[in-house]
Amino acid sequence: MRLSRYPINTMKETPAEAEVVSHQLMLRAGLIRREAAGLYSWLPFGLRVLKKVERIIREEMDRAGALELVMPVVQPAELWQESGRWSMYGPELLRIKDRHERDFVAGPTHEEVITDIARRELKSYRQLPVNFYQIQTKFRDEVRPRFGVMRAREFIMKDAYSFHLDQASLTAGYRAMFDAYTRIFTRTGLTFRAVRADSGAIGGDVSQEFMVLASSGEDAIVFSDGDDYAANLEAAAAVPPATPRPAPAEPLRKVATPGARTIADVAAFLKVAPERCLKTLIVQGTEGAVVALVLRGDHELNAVKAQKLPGVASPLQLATPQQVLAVSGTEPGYVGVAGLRCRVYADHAALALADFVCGANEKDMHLTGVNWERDVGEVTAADLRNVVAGDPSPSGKGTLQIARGIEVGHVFQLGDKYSRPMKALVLDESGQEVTLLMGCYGIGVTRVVAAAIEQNHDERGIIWPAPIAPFQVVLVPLNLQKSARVRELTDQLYTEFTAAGIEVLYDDRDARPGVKFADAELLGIPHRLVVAERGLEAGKLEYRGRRDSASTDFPLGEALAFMRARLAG
RNA sequence: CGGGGUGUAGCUCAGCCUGGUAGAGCACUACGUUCGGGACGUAGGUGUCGCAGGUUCAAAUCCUGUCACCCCGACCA
Repeated sequence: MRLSRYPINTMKETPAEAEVVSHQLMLRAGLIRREAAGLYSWLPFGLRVLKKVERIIREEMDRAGALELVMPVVQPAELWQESGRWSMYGPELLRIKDRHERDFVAGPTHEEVITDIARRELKSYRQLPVNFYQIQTKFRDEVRPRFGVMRAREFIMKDAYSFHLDQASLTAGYRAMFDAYTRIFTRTGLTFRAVRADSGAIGGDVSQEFMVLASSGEDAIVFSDGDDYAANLEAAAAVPPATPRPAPAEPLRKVATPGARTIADVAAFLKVAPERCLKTLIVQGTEGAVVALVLRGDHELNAVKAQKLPGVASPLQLATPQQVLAVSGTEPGYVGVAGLRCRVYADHAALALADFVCGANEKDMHLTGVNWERDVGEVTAADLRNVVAGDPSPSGKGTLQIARGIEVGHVFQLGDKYSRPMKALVLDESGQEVTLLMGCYGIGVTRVVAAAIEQNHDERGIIWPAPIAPFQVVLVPLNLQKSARVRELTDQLYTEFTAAGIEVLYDDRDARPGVKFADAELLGIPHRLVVAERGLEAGKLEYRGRRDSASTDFPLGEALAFMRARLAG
C-alpha cells in the first residue's frame, strides 16, 4: 500500500478524551475514530489488524472442528422471555421496538438464538456433539463505556456454543475450546494467563477467563506461587484461618468515638490496627429484608461472593439509611455486630478475632473488647472478602500474589441453563428425550487489539506483535522526490516484496525523514527498510526492527532474501 | 445511577473571574527555501464559542434550563 494514497492523518498530540495508552495510540495512529460514547469506526489500518486477529481465531476454531455461522444482531424479545433473561438482564440490554411496536433486543450475546437453532435442527444424539461459532458485532449498553474499544458499547465478539448429550462430552468439548483459546492467544503473540472465574450473568458452573497481563488491566487476578492455581479476584476463595480463635481477654467496653465513621477513623482514634476492627455492612436482602455482612476492617467485601448467599439480593446493593436505622438503631458508621435485628453473615477472618472493635449501634460510640460467643451470639460463617496478597492459596500450595489483567476470552460450561427453559431436546440411543448440555465460549476480538497495544508499546508508539501487525514491512525512501535512483529502487523493492507475498507499506509521501520515521514507529510496523542516497552509494540498504536500538546495513542485492530471513525469524 | 469536571477551528488549548472587533500552536492550501529524526519563510482558508431561553445598548464571558462528552465508584468480551 502506498501511503501517499492514504488519507488518514496521524496525530502528534494526544486527544484529551483518551485515558489509557492503547486508546491514545489507536487514535493517534488513525486506527479508530469515535462516533459517540462507546461507538467506534475502524479505519483501514485498524481494520487490517482486526482482520488478522479474526483470521487466527477462525483458523483455530475451524481446526477445533467448530462450524461458522452468522446470527442476527437484532433478536426477537420472545426468545429472551423464554430464557428468562428479558427480565433478568438489566438496562445493559438494549431493547428496541420495530414499526409494529414489537419488542426486539440488540444482541449482547446469542445463547437464545443458538438454542433456538439447536432445538429445531438437532433431533438425535447422532448429531452430537456440535460447536457453532460466529464473529460478529455485539451491543451492550454499558453504564460507562471507557478506554476506547477496550470497553465499548458496540464491539466484535467471537462467540461459540457447543451442544452435548452428556457431561463427559461437555467436559471434552470445553477442554477442546480451552486448548483452542490457548493456541489463539499464543499465536497473537500476547502474554496471557487462564484463570478460574465467576460465571456472572451468563450463568453456569465451570468457567475460566483468559487474561492478557497488563498493569492497566481492569481486572485483578490472583495466582499462587506454589502451583498453577490462578483465579479472577472475584472467584478466588479465601481460606479460613487455621488457628483457633483466642479466648476473650478483655472486658466489653463502650467508648465514645465522636465523628469516627470509617474504619480508618476509628482505628486512628482508638489507636488499634484496622485488622482488629470489624466493619458491618447492611445490604439489601430478598423480599424487602436486609442482611448484615461483617468483615475485618482491613478486608474488602467481595460482591460476587456476597450476592450468592441465601437471602442476599443479587445484584448486591447497600441498604438505605432508613433500613440501617431500623435494624441497628443508628446510622451507617456506627453499626456493630451485637444486637442486630437481621440475618448476619460474618467472614471467616472476622470470626477468628477476639477482643475486637466494632460499632456500638449508637451514634458516636464504638465497642472494644468484643467477643463473638460472649457478646454477640449466633452468626453464619461465610467467605465474604477479596483475598489479599500473602493469603494462603486455596489449592493448598503456596501463597497468593495479585496482578492486573485484561479479560479477552471466557469459556463456560452452561449445562442446561438455556436448553431446559427453551426445551432443546434430542433423542438418545434408547429413544429417550434428553435435554442438551451447552458450553459457550467468547473472545472480545476488538478488545484483543487494544490489549495487544496495552502490552506492546513504547514512548514512540505501537509495537505490533508480528502475527497481527497491519503490515510486515515499511519502506522508507528518503528524498525520493529529488532522487530518481531512490525512487526507482524503492519502487522496485515494493513490487518485488509485494509479489513475494510480503505485506508492505510504502511511505512514498513527499515528507521529511523525521516525519516518516515518526509515523512508522507510531504505527508500529515490525520491520523498517530505509532507502537513501547515502547507503546506495555504498551499495547498502538499512534495516531496523521496531524493537531494535540500532540499524544494520546489508547489501542491496540481498533485499528479498534478507527480509524473508527477518520475517521467518 | 451517584459524585467530580469539561464543552471555543480537524487536534491540543488560551480568552470567561472584571461583558465591548474570537485567538495561539499543530493540521490544511499555494509558492519558495530545506531534506537521516515530527523544518522554515511568505500568503491563505477555517468557527452557528454545545444547544435553548433570559439579563444588557452590547454576551464566548453573567443567570436559568438542557444536551453531549470525560474522569472516579457498582457490571462485562
